[in-house]
Amino acid sequence: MQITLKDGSQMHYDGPVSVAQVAADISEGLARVALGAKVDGKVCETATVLDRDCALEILTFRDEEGKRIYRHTCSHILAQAVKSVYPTVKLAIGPAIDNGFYYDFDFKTPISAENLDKIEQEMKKIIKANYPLKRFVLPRRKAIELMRKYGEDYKIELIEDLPADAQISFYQQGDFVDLCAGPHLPCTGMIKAFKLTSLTGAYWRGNEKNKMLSRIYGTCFDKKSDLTEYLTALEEAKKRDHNKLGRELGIFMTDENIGQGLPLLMPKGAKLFQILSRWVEDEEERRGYLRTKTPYMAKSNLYKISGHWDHYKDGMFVMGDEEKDEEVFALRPMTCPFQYTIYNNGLKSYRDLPLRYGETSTLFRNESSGEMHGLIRVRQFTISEGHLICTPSQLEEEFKGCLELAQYCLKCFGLDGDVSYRFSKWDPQDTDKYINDPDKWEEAEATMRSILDHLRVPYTEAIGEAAFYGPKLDIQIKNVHGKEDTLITIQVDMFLAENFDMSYIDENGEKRRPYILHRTSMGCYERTIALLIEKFAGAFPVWMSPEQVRVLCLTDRTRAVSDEIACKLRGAGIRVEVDSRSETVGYKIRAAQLDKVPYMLIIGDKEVEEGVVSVRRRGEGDLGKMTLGDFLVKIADDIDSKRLD
RNA sequence: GCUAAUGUGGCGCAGCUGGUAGCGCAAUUGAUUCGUAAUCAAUAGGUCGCCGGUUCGAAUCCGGCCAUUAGCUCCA
Repeated sequence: MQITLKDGSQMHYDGPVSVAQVAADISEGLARVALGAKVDGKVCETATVLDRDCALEILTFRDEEGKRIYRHTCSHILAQAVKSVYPTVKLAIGPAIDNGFYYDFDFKTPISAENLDKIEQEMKKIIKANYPLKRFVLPRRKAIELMRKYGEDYKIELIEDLPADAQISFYQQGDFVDLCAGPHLPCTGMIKAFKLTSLTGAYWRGNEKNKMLSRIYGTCFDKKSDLTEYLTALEEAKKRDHNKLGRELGIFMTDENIGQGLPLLMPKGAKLFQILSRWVEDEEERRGYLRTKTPYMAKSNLYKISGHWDHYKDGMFVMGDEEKDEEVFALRPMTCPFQYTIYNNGLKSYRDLPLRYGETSTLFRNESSGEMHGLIRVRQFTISEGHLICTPSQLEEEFKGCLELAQYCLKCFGLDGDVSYRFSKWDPQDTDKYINDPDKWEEAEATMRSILDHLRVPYTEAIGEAAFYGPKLDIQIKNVHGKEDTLITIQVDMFLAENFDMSYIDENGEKRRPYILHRTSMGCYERTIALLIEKFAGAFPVWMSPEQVRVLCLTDRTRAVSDEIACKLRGAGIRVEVDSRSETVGYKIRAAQLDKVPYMLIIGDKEVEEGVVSVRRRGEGDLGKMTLGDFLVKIADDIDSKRLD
């Protein structure tokens, strides 16, 4: 029998051999860190016996799959510990996830986070006992019987969903047995360092109509130092949290009398908003967009035509009561129907297309109370919205244009390396959420897929993430806590043109339905600002800094010159403030540094005498003296290059 | 909306088992006119998230609401 290793080398055995044995034959060191293996691409455990020619890759904690095996076993240890501390608990599921694992429990009486310590102590005992994990398989009927004996109702439900002839695997460690597909570590003693991180609620099977269970999150590593490092990194990340930093830096605030999800942009935040909107509006104009400015609300009729009334009414702020025969209005949750109405004003020719409408558009969505988060998820927000109306043959080129614009924005923000692409498709099972026309969906998704493949977009696919009217390319980004949100979206809409009876006249004088793309260029201002705060820890690149230069006036004698310098800089389009408080230089430098101002100009008697400015750059320190003219060249260069600090 | 937790001046925190609120930073004022990350002093600022209950007495105990956080569900 021949075993081919990852590096291409081969090993020969006369009879069956376990993965663990092969690892030991390769090296003693590898045998110690082997967590599992990939045999012909399939993940299995170290106990797996190889009995024919195969390709073998030994998995350690350095491999993503290795980590998952390790963490999955840790979740079983958690379950065993919880079961031992709370014998009446019922087990649900407990997978490994990015950065750790969780397990869902149904406690007879819900426990509080203080009890995690107690559970950790019990887990330590289980690890110390070093129980071997033994796998066994039962036919479906016997499996159900076993779980009934243990009173594990959720496990029975899981088994009942498996095919009738399925062989169902279990893992036993000590006297604890859990339904599980595996693979697992050979014994519990291999877990070197773990920590339970939080206790939260989670619906059984992710459905809000089901019972809410208690979910315990944890993480584990094969080295204590790595766990400490991970936990420290989490603490560090919290310092960049826009929700904390954004408030500290005076970018935004909230007020309970104004309401949840309604942040107030303070002068610095409003300036940042203005800088971004002016910039992206100009960029869109260069790319052939026409601006619209449409109402923030409309009669319910409009949303009935668009389909939002049927699919999105709960998410809208509605005014007036239809039952009482009142005129009903709703704040707009998106801009599409408004721009379509503009399109429909006047007959359009194929010569008019593509039409690209852009609007810096404020939207209102009545998010559930538990959803709001800083600037990332809010009830009123403004997006760089646009709709492109084109002929079928123009669709790909227009899609490409949208993608290029989005990528240009990301590059200028320095976020291009931090995003991932998601092809969001409908869920044919969920007929409530989507316009139920499978043929059209198939057409739309096939068109989109072919465009994405042509453009070589490295996407992942997600079922049930589409808009109700069409598939999307979502550009996803993770915040400082690792939570992912959509930053930018490009959507193909195959339905609303029909609803609004939109058309154009083609070359042959025939009436045709146009294709529509919905898209954002730099996304939603609030969310983008949040991500930028986290990306730069508040130290924005010079081109987007609300305050680019602070003039530090050293004494009252240099005040007039300081003001004059500020005035000249403002004349050159630089955003500048003067600090002429009666404080020491050190104090003012510290203040400017904490405010993350990129450039400081220090003006004392010497500078006035020599007719120069002393420049200090954030992150670089003292740059010495130069003329104001030289400084202007330097900062202009910094701004033009969109240099990222 | 659901589960768990939290809510004390702009921010970060003290305030034990109920006896009527303090500290640091920031702010303001005065003095200081200073050379590359904190000058000194004084002053002001709080219906202890809001409403109700228990009590002779509530920041502290109980209930409801509001807001915040983690997660679930939903979503740009």
